[in-house]
Amino acid sequence: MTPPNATEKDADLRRLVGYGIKRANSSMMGAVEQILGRFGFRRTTFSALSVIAANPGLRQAELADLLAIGRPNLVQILDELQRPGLIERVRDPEDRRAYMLRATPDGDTRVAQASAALMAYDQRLTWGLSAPERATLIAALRRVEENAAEAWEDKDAEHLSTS
Amino acid sequence: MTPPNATEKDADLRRLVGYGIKRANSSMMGAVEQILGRFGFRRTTFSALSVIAANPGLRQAELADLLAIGRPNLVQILDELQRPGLIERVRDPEDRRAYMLRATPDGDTRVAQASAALMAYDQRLTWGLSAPERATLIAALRRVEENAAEAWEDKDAEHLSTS
DNA sequence: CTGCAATCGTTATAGCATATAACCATTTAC
DNA sequence: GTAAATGGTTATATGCTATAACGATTGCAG
Repeated sequence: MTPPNATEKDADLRRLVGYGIKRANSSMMGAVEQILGRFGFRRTTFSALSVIAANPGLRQAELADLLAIGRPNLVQILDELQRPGLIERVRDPEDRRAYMLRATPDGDTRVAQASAALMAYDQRLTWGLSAPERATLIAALRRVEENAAEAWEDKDAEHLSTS
Repeated sequence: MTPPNATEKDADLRRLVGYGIKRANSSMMGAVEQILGRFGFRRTTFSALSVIAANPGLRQAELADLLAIGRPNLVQILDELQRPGLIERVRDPEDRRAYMLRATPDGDTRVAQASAALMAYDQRLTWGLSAPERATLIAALRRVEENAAEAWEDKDAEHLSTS
């Protein structure tokens, strides 16, 4: 593990978990786009198809919630998957407002291939961490996300207070 | 710690450390903008001023490297700090190409206040983690960032190979 | 000493992800 | 029967990041 170095020029920022997350996130963007680009994906289209492939019949509103993105922003993402025939939007006969989303066989194949490539890269990101340490990292990130969501809902709390 | 749940609809994505990082990052954006906004900062201007305040005399190219952002993108960030008098750009007499960056007293005060508020929120992000666990998380994120940088430089490696 | 490469900072531009407002069609609840 | 809620969409804006090109200045090799 790489311990923080208090003499670094950005030591004040490095004490923030949030900054570590932002830097780790930024550092992988280029590579992730490159890997996914080989399969015709962007990060958002890959994530969407990954969830759709695992959950046939999912609705757009459900998918937006799962991915934590706005429903208006999902429209073009799904257009970009539907156009090359990777997903279908099928009207729910029981609720004509909604679509049931489905990956096509080609979509299933394509996302499985991209997933394998991305997982290999993801393993590379954690060289030097044991499997339990990797699992702990994933769980800790999940905790941060949950805490952020709770904090957002508790707007009256001091750290987000506007008073 | 929140362990992964294999029956979740996005379980395939949740196995990726990268996805956990992206979600944790996204989840705090709104709150961070709101907190920093109270002090007249955005995320990028806050980070820049934080590093400048700790390192008087820093050059723009050095700052860009430290923050891992492009030098062209730094120009407007520094403009936005210089305009309200939070920093100064002073020509290096020994190299008239370069500026030496300095926080003004107002800049030092403003960034210290914002730092305190952001640290409080950052502590909230890690409720449920002990201090050693928080330190381990920061170190693990650093490792991920370093691995990503190494992988980017080793483009011939399989996981980023274009062959 | 000269010429060229490198460095520093800048301008211009483009793309992606995200946020917000408003709208229409349909369903649900009272 | 009516109004509120839901599902999806269109339109628009903002911030962050990436890239190309440029001018001024410095450093290095011959």
